Amino acid sequence: MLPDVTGITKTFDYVVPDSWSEANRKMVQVGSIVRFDLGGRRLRGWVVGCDVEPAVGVSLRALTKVTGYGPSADIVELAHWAADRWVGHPSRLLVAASPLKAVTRLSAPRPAKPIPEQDPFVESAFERDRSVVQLPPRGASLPYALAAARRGNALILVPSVTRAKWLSRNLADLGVRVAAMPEGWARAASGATVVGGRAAAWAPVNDLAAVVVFDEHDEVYQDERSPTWNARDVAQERARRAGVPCVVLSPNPTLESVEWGDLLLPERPQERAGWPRVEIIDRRSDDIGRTGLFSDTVVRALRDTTAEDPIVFVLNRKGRARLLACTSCGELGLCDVCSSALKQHDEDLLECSTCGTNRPVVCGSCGSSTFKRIRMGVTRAREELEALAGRKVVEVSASSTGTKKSGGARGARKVGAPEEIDLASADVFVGTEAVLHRIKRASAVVFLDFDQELGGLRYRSAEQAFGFLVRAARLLGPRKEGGRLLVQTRKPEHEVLRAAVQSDPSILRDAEKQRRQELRLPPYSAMAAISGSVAEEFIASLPPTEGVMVQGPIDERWLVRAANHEILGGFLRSVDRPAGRMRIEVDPLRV
DNA sequence: CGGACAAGCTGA
DNA sequence: CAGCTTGTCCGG
Repeated sequence: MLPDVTGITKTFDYVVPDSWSEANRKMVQVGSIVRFDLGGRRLRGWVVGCDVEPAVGVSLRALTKVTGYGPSADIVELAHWAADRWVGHPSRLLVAASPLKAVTRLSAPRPAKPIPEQDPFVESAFERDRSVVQLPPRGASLPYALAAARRGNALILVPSVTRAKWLSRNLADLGVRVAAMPEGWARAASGATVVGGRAAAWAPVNDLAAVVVFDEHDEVYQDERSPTWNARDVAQERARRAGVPCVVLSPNPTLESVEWGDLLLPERPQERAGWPRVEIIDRRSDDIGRTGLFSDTVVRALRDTTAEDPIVFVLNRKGRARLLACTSCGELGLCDVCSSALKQHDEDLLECSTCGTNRPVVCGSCGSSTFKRIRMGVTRAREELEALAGRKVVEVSASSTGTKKSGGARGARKVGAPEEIDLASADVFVGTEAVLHRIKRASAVVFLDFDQELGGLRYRSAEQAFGFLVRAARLLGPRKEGGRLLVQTRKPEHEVLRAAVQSDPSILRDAEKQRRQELRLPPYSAMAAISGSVAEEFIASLPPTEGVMVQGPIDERWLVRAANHEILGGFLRSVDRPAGRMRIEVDPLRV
């Protein structure tokens, strides 16, 4: 028995009472969910072994109840693999693999209806073990789902609930027996093609025939809680163990996946057609003091009201972020290293709040030494846009339109997709990137200050910045729909922007690959971030090991780097965790 | 995790 | 030395 209690990592032996009915006795198998008394408490847990030789000198107690079916033995094994891979405890993973409500009966599998063969390019992805398909932003996903389901019961992962619903409905309409996770656990266990989000990577699938992961680059596939497992990686391992093809798709395949499988590229004209037109507005020569955030091109786009769909403005600064501007020439006080806003630290020093770089109070453009404070965040941008456009402009934030309150009961997490905004409420919207998640269609998307994205210090910022462009491209649709993606920047030659302009993610990937290899960053190494009150003690207790590097603390976090995950995991498990709070984040997203 | 129990500290 | 806090161990 493995108890479903954080903090108990041991397994315990119990006997199945003779008094139980034959049916209940049979339900006790590896993965089943049972109840039992341990240390004065009645707990829930999973069977992780049957007919085991009990440890000597202990008197066995009996199980109190069998709750129902749980993950199959191979999923229990997979959970142990993942617990190892992400240096955590298997119980969190078994929770993800278990049904929401007790399942005590499984119906017999039904014969599947035949599904027609798909396009040869699509089918070719399933004819190899590991495929990575680079698909344009609005590339058709249904053919891939059908090609998978054609082979039998497939496991299909999507990043959002909305897409899961859409896909389940479409597959069901075409005669595929579908189980939507998490509610469809029992249906999945009795045989169906499974569609779901992150947790569906653990869904029961009878006779798994193929695995598909849509938008494999999406960070929602990684659990924020420890262990920080990634559904794409779990799905890939699951397919490998089952010996079935695994196809992952993305407009911007990660280097992790490219190193894992065979990259299949669409024909260039087809890929180009799938992207909207991307226009770069080079702001290096603009008179920022006069025009502020809005170049002439952007103002013209704003005043062009012929389009049916709204214009969306993206600015990655909340509220009224403070900026410094030169009093004589208007040049903004931006960090030379990361382009973040500088703050006036004291009489004669400008300091970057993001990366800590500082420089004297001298304008980089005209040499003046006086700066004024200007405020330009989403709130101010909205006011200015309204004045420029002469019509209503709506500010959109991550969780509200300004009318609804966010938050809720005890530390509520963000669950599922944020609400969609009613497009009829205005035809100009402005917000942080969250706006891209909440608006379905647009005639133009304008990134007011893309250097904010490009300048990030995280090793994945380039990939994330490109991700925002992909998301914008999805609101706009393919080239023939005429949508415009406008990007204001002072780094027009950056490979993220070159890749977008040419509709060719390979440009970014090649640059990124070289950089990551040179700097030994993932996927060419493995990393973990350790934090929490006993992290220091834990780090101190780890023996110096060849090929493992410990850096920190940086913001009370230590970074552990190793050549690969085996070495990293072995190192982090080489000593016991001290009692107390500590978080081990393998594959940290923010470094 | 949560209960049991032991060791350590305090005040009368 | 009762009464309380703090720490460590263990559960089948």
